[in-house]
Order: sequence, then structure tokens, then C-alpha cells
Amino acid sequence: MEKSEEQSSPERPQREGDYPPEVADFVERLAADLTEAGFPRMPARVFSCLLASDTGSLSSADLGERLLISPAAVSGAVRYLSQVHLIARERQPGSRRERYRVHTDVWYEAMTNRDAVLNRWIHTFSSGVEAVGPESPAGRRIAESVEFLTFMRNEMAALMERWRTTRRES
Amino acid sequence: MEKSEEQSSPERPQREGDYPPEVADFVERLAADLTEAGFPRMPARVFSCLLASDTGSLSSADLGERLLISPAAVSGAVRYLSQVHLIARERQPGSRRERYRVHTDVWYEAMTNRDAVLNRWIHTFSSGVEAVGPESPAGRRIAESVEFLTFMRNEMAALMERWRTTRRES
DNA sequence: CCATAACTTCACAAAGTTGTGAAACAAGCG
DNA sequence: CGCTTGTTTCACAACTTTGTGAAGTTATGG
Repeated sequence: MEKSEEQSSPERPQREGDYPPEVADFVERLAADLTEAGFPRMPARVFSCLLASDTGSLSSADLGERLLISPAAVSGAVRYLSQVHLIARERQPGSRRERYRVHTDVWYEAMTNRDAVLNRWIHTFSSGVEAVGPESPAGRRIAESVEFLTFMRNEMAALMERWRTTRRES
Repeated sequence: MEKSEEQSSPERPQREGDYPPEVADFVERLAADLTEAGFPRMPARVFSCLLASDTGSLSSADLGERLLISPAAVSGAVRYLSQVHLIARERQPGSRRERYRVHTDVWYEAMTNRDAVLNRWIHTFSSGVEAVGPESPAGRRIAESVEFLTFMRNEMAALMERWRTTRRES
């Protein structure tokens, strides 16, 4: 019966104005940015919406209401987001209502994911060096890419470590 | 009249085996990886194909032959790639044949591009802090994202610098 | 155990992308 | 100049993606 985040006026309009329009605007702007970067649309909107919520966690119904989308769309989006580890799904024991939470440190998870991509790329590029021949000009060019990607992977790990410590001491 | 990269048997089969099948395989594997990361298909294939070529530069006809795609598809792909600065188009004076070349340091260009994306994100997130209120929990969460993205942008710049110097001295 | 609430799955319609052939365009070259 | 070769543009068809309503599944709670 109660709404999840703030329990105020029981009969609220079904419009996106359910939460302040400035916030809705931000959510859509951010979702647009993410979409442009290759993120699927609905996951982007759901993610942005969670990020902009005070508790950092909303129920399926909340999301549907705020974004004006069907339960099916919410379902699809949260499945995607939890697969790429950007949200956690949690179920309070003794309730069948699920809640979706943005990870404590969103960016750590995103970077972890990027690491996996880097590794696959390194693997593919390495096989390419063999394919074109290590001594050919193409071979050398591709080998350099392998070096760059490896450099990147290592440095990114160090970078994240650095971020975590600066974060901790502030 | 002559084929651009290596001038061998004049009547070659029109199949992708025009260049060694191992190379073709690598090109398709890499293109698949890039596609999975959100890169449009044809640009991914063209880019991979250029990367795997000895001269690092091919004509429109070469690309069409190797990838078995129409001139229109090549045209679209190279337009995309040059817009995101991943290839350069060059025209040898006194010829109407254009050649497309992977940039000397492919990754530098790609990272430069990523920088622009980071900047837009930082801007959007910053506007979000205002939208939800800087003192709210959501505001603090989003502000932390701004900090992280800013950290990233700066560190990435330093990282690229470091890569370039290690590269130079090897 | 049945009723019901919450979420998921599925088939489909709408919308968007992608690559093609054909026509238009540009620019060297005879 | 006009022919010829290489590139681009355009309309369209094939294919893919996206979000929905409705039926299905699971599990709580009477």
C-alpha cells in the first residue's frame, strides 16, 4: 500500500511529475547521454532514475510510475542492469516486492566490466598478430595495440586503486 | 588498373579469400568484439580490415573486395570513421581514387574522443546535483560521480602522456 | 490450498537500422 | 569538352530492436 521512497499524499497523479520535473529532466538528460554512448534506452532511464533517488533504491512499481513505462519494460531493464552488475536486486524477506539498488560505488562496477572487455580485446588482438604474421608491418601494428591495451588494463587497475584510497581519506 | 596493396595475379576471385582466410577471420572476430562494444557493424569491419593490412591504408575498391560489401557501404563506413577521427582520408594528387588510412596512433584518437564524452557526462551530472538539491542524499551521490568522472578525465590525460613517452623511448 | 500480488515471459506491432542497387555527381584524361 | 572512373546520395527492402498487453509463474498469506 505505501509508496516506497517517501510516504506522502496517498493518491498521487500517475504522471512523471510524481517526482519533481527538474529531476525528471535530469534523468532524461543523463539517460540520453548514456544512450548516445551505446547504452540501451530503458536500462539507461532506469539506472538514471535510481541514481537520482534519495534512497538509491526503488521498487518496480516506483520505476514504472516515474518513467511511465510498463512492468515488462522495467523487468527487462533491471535484468540487463543486474547482468552488467550496475544494480543489485534485493528482496526484503516477507515481501514479494523487489527493490533495485544502485551499487554502492557504481563506477567500480562499471570499470570492472570494462576490464573484462579489455581482456577480450587483448585476446583477439593477440590472435591477430599470429594471423597476419608477427614480422609483417600489420603484425607490428597490431602487436603495438596489444601493448597499449595491456598498458591500459594495468594502469586502469592502479587508477581505480588510487581513486578508492583518495575517496577513503576524504 | 593495379590493385592497391600487393600487385599480384590480375584476375583474382571476388571472394573474401582475396586475402588470407586467417586474416579475414581475425578481421571478423575483431569487428565482432567492437560491435559488441557498441560500434556500428560496417565501420567496425572496415576499421579492422585497415588495421590488418600491411600498408595500413586501402582504397575503397580494396575494402569492398575484401569485405564483400557495396561501394555505398564502404562510403558510409569511412564517413563514420573519419568523423570519429579513427581514419584519415587521403587522395593522391592526380588520381580520383581515395585511400583510407588508420591513424598512426589509433588509440590516441579514440581516447581523445572518449575525453569529449567524459566532459559531456561531467556537465550533465553537475546539472543533476542542482536538480535534486546538493544537500540531499541523491545530490551527494551524484556529486561523487562528478568527482569520479573529473578524476578520470584528468588521470586519463596523464595516462596517455605516460604511454606516449614510454612508447617513444622503446 | 486457494486467492492474490509481484514479477517474468511471450507474441506481436511499431519504430529504427542497415546495406543495397541505381542514379547522380565529380574530376582526371584523352 | 565529353568520356570514363571513382565516390556519394537516395529510396527502399530486409532485418533488428524496442516496448506493450496479456498470459503465465512464483510465492505469500489468508
